[in-house]
Amino acid sequence: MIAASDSQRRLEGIMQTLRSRGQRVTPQRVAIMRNFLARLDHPSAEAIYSDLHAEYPTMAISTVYSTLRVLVELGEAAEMSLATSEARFDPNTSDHCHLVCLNCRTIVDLPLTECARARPMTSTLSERGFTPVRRLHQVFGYCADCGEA
Amino acid sequence: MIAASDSQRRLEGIMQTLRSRGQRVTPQRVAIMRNFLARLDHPSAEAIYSDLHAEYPTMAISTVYSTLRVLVELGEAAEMSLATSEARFDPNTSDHCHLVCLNCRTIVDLPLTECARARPMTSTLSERGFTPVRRLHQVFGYCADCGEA
DNA sequence: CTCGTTGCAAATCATTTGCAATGGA
DNA sequence: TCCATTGCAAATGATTTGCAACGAG
Repeated sequence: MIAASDSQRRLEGIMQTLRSRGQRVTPQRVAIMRNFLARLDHPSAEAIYSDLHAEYPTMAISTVYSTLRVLVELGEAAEMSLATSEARFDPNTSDHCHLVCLNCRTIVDLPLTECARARPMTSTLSERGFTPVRRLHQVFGYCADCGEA
Repeated sequence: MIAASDSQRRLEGIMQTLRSRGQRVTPQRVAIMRNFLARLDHPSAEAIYSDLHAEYPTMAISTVYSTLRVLVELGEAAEMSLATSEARFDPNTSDHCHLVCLNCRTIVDLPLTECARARPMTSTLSERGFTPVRRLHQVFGYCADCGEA
């Protein structure tokens, strides 16, 4: 169980980090971060935007996007999206995982044995009544050619 | 090593499946499928489109998209994209994996131990000179509420 | 007072769609 | 012939950007 005070404490830490970086802590940012950190789901920018619309009728969705980007940069949010803006298609339909370069967008296949061992999971999934269709395991990072930046 | 004849054989199988379903095997589809199946990378629709532009100057990119969708439906291509069209953000930055419902788009967290055990992988990655930044492990399927359709 | 941030609208960009013309089966 | 598919252009939808006004430090 996650106490509300936890996300409150986390929020305060983030605010402090922002100030120490010369970035500003505005009422909009606080509202967005508070809403986001208290959530147990995986919201879209739009979801947060609608949540806050009653309280902040003039808030722009671009502000939500930019605040979320700040959180991702600080490591306080994980973005669930492709590293690439466009869909990529894989002719190899066997179970394997991908190394995705954040710089040049090259995608390299890795046999599952070299990447992670999948548990049967069937028990966990059926317990939850979840019917799996396909998996996607991606490791984002920088390839040999692109180094670290 | 993958021989060209392999993807040729695969192509012929797909063409046969299409015909048996009353779907048509057009020159555009053959060209797109041949190009796609022979690839060792993970192309975008645009990449295939530019490849074929010289040979088929009037081919529309919407045709590439629709043919790729056919291949995905046949299980001959894996689409690397979010199940959701919009980005989702996760306030939980610890290592875990996601059950993503293809119908209602609900995303559920699963502790790594229940989903797959990650190998250290450090060796494999360093061998390849890959610097990992973050991982994403998603299982797409249908949640208990949405059943199988 | 400064300069990072906001709100708004317009711009982008990938992907989809509507529809008449085309051409596989 | 018939109807699935194509090409084209317009529509859509998520996200980004330009910029003047604003306001946190």
